[in-house]
Amino acid sequence: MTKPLHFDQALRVWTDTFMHRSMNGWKQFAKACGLSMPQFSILMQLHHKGAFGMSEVSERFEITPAAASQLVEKLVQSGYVQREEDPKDRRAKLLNLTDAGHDLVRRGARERYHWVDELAVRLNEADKAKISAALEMLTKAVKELEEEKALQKA
Amino acid sequence: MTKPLHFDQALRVWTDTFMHRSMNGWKQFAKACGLSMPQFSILMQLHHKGAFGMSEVSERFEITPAAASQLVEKLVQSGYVQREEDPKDRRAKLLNLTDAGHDLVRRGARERYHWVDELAVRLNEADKAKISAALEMLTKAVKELEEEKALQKA
DNA sequence: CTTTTTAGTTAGGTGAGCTTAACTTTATAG
DNA sequence: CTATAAAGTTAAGCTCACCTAACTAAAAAG
Repeated sequence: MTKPLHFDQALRVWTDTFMHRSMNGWKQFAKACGLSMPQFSILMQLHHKGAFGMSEVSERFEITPAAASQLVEKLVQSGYVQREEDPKDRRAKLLNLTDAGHDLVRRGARERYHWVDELAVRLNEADKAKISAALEMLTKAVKELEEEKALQKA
Repeated sequence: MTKPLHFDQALRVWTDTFMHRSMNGWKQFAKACGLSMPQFSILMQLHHKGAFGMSEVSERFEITPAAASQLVEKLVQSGYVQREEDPKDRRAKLLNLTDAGHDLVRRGARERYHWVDELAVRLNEADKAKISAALEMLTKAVKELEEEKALQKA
């Protein structure tokens, strides 16, 4: 057993080990569905964080409104996203996943995380419990961090 | 306290929470250095896994040898990668990071993982220790999995 | 020694994402 | 009511990753 790494180093090593693998899985799935990564990312955000408008797209992905508009247009054409007027502000649009969109993201998650299953069989129950707890702590901390930053902006 | 999630679900949630953030950090840094993501990814792989050849590039990134050659060419031009003949097989090329290349990746890691530090201050020492241990287990498991697959191929 | 396979490069062309600039439409300020 | 700001779209053009196809050179097979 090696000397335990410091927290930040452990997180970095894990990230580097895991990212390439994870990204590749996504890309393959998206491509198989005829979508690019940026397009699929939008679907994911809509799935996980709910409806939002065009301006949100350009902010979150750090692209111009023009680019956002074009990306979303393709998703609408493909039938994965519904784009309707915001009743509160008729300039704005509200983006929503269609049923097909939700299905796609869910299906992607199932297929893409096949390697998670492969990983799971190599670990015993006790370790898995520890890891689950650790990841939940991390996830919670990230969410708090994001909420705090959102507040600071406003 | 919510009921603990199952291992695979915890891993998925963590991934989704974290990936967007992580990728954006990389992209920004790479762009600031005048590099694209695929280019920077190659630098990372060279930094973490050591020297390899052209064929490895096209395999790992699932692109044609032609595309690999073009990507690497740009990195050579930029002075981040050294491409020399393999003495064992004069057809093959050996790719190595130059000092500038190593520096770049290290600098990227420092800047990009700024959010890790922000995360660290929100957790107490005991939790961080648990998380570190958990991530190390995960990292080890992934590495074993990869090695096994590499063997199966051969 | 000839043939075939392997490693890599070069050239030409395609497609996607992105940007700037000009525009429409709706909301807000003075 | 007019002027300005904001949300989004459209058009034109750029860049870059990627592919196919044709090529060179070295190794391996026969």
